[in-house]
Amino acid sequence: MVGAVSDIYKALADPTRRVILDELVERDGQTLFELCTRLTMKHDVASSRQAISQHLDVLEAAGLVTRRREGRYTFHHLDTSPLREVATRWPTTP
Amino acid sequence: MVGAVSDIYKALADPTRRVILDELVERDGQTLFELCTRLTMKHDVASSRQAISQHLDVLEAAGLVTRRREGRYTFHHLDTSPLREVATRWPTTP
DNA sequence: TTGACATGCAAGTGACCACTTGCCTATGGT
DNA sequence: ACCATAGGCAAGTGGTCACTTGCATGTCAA
Repeated sequence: MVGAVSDIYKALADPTRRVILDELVERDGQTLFELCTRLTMKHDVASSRQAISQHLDVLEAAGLVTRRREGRYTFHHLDTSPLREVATRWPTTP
Repeated sequence: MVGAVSDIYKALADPTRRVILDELVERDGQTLFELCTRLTMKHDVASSRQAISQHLDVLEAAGLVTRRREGRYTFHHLDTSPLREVATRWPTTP
């Protein structure tokens, strides 16, 4: 089930979720704990594990993040293709 | 005063505001009443005048809309340049 | 000037959102 | 088997947001 268009903008509305996308650009396929520690260390984000997990739920609903379960680890992968709608909806003269 | 980066994403989070941007792309420099009627007619948006006005406040704070007062009319103009941050922040392979 | 028109301002309300809290499931090492 | 690790599920809470309501301001035409 792919996310609706509205879910993309809703996902981008939160600053913590935008930093998560930044972090996944820098290093794709991180686990939840990896993301938590790296967000705290490098991006000064002080959010709990559950908070980050719920943010990842929103990002997954928007189609921006896919989850891959492997043993007791869940790896998170970035998919920026839904962002093309944002980039092309309104004309920006480059 | 130019809006913060976070204001751009907040402005795009609401579907009515996104339709307002669509409408201003189609016809720039509209008044509040023009926007209200055209949003109702063409985009099936049923929002009051005050609601639209407040949406325009948010868009103005994000730097996406500028206001030009002339007599008793206030014309609204679109500025898509803040959207470049959204288009370039995360890499999208075209 | 008088009244209709176009808009602005501000307090109040209901819904949604981010976050917490507490508990549960499952995997893997020793 | 035991226990620590990695993660999931769900109810509750405070704050923010969109919208309404009511009134005020300013502009133009007759």
